[in-house]
Amino acid sequence: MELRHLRYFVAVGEEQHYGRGAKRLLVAQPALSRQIQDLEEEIGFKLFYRLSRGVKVSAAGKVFLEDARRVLQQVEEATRRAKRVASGQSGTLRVGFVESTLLSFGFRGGKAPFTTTA
Amino acid sequence: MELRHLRYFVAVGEEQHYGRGAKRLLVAQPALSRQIQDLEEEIGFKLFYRLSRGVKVSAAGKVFLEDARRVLQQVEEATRRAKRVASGQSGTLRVGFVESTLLSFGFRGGKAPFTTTA
DNA sequence: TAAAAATACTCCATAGGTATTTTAT
DNA sequence: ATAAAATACCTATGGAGTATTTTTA
Repeated sequence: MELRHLRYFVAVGEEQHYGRGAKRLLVAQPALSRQIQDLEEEIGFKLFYRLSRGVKVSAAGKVFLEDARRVLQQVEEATRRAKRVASGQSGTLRVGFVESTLLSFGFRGGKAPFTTTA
Repeated sequence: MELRHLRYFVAVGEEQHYGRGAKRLLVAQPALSRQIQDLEEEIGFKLFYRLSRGVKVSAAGKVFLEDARRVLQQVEEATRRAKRVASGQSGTLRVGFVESTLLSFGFRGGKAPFTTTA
């Protein structure tokens, strides 16, 4: 399973229609159809009932749909969080020190207290 | 970004070593190396410092690593949850009825009360 | 019968493999 | 000097497109 499967599933689930889902995702309808089939095969249950005017999300599909949305949101949030750390807006406090000061207070080798690496 | 990127990242992050990560994932080291590079390019920050004896997870990488693990776990949990619903072990209560009984109580066409579809 | 999903097939983008080079200590 | 990651290059799996058929109400 890949995030693609979840993104495709969410689109179809919300549109209740492969054609509209495909349009929204900027892919062709058969590509979407096959990815959903692959997903259904992997998880072992049907996500949709096929109707003459589109599809209807199954009971299990509804549960999976909520979780799929959450997973996709958390991937975005994870990226934002880590980005803030990377850009120094957030993260671990680093305590700086001047080596000579430690020496003047009697520190003599071994690992200096309160230092961080990386 | 795909789940593959997160799975690969977690493997390298935990092994602190591309070679061991690759072995664990059953892929070759260069394949792993390029996927991680693609991920770093997409998210816009470095996940690892390259050292002579392996790699070290960056500060932002540590934050991302925790979230990546959580996402992967939630994908698994989402599948299990929906599977339980699909197999009928959990989910919506369905109220069954016998049509002739409704008729004997005077129900005459239109939509039967308290029925569910799907 | 009409609207929409599924299939058939083809193509191509990219994940992955092997061989080699570069890098860091 | 050595261990390990990065690069180069090639292969092939599978994601995606077009055309068509099947299905459902």
